[in-house]
Amino acid sequence: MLGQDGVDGCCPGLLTAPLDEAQSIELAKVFKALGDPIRLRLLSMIASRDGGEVCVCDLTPAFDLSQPTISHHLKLLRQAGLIDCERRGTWVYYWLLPEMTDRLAGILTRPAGQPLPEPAGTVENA
Amino acid sequence: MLGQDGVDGCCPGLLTAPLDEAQSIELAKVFKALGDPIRLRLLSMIASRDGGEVCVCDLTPAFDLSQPTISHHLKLLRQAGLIDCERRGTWVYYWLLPEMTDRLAGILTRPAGQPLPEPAGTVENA
DNA sequence: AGCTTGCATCGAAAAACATCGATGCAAACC
DNA sequence: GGTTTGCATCGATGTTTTTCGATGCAAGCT
Repeated sequence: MLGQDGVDGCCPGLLTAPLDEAQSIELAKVFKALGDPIRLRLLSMIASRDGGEVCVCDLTPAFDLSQPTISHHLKLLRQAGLIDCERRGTWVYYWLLPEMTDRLAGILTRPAGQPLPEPAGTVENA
Repeated sequence: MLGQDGVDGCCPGLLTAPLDEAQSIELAKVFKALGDPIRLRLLSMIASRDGGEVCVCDLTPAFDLSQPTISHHLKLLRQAGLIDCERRGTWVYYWLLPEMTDRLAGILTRPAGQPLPEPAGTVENA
């Protein structure tokens, strides 16, 4: 799933060349996982935690949603490669996989000196 | 919509502090717009274009979808603040709004020397 | 062994989304 | 004026997503 070498050469970038179909499908899965307020809050709670880990028992009561729903959202984040988890005794702990967020940040970053074309008003032939 | 000052101080980052509800709702709209393969390809075609603009007439035939469907996806990208457009004579041109992608890249970027906790195996009390 | 707690999984119902053909509207052209 | 072309908007339809209560399963406790 969007492996280290899934995109040839690593990260040509969303903004520099047209994405092919396969790349767009893989990338869309990750962005779709981020496209929900609950999952964004879950991710930020997990990522910003000192120690790098959060127990599900600390996440669930922070929302006005049922426990199965939170579990479902965590599953989607994990399937997107954004987080991972481990059972430790009775509890389950989640942590961020920074490789994925780093990759997304790179994909969204323009390669520095981009021409920055005039936004509009440059009418060529009208 | 996720205005320059919508997030206090500009970009505390998804990864450094828990997102509040309002922030997560605004951010999720943008990521949701990116969470579709067609829209990702549209955005990359628009963003990577020399001259910074693309005519819809160049976008539509690149997909196996009807013209209204492409128009719909372009509308969602525009509502997310990722692109803008202008009619010029008979044709409509779209271009990237790099402010939004820059913002997303910033939100997904870790503030350099993050501790990088031990991923797992550190069992405190088991 | 039984009981309890923490979390995942399983349907099911409601809401949101993607897609299409039909239509509308603006601009150029005859 | 009428016609054509390019694109947006309007319903309608099928699919996906979100959410829940019910259930299952693993681990600790008595």
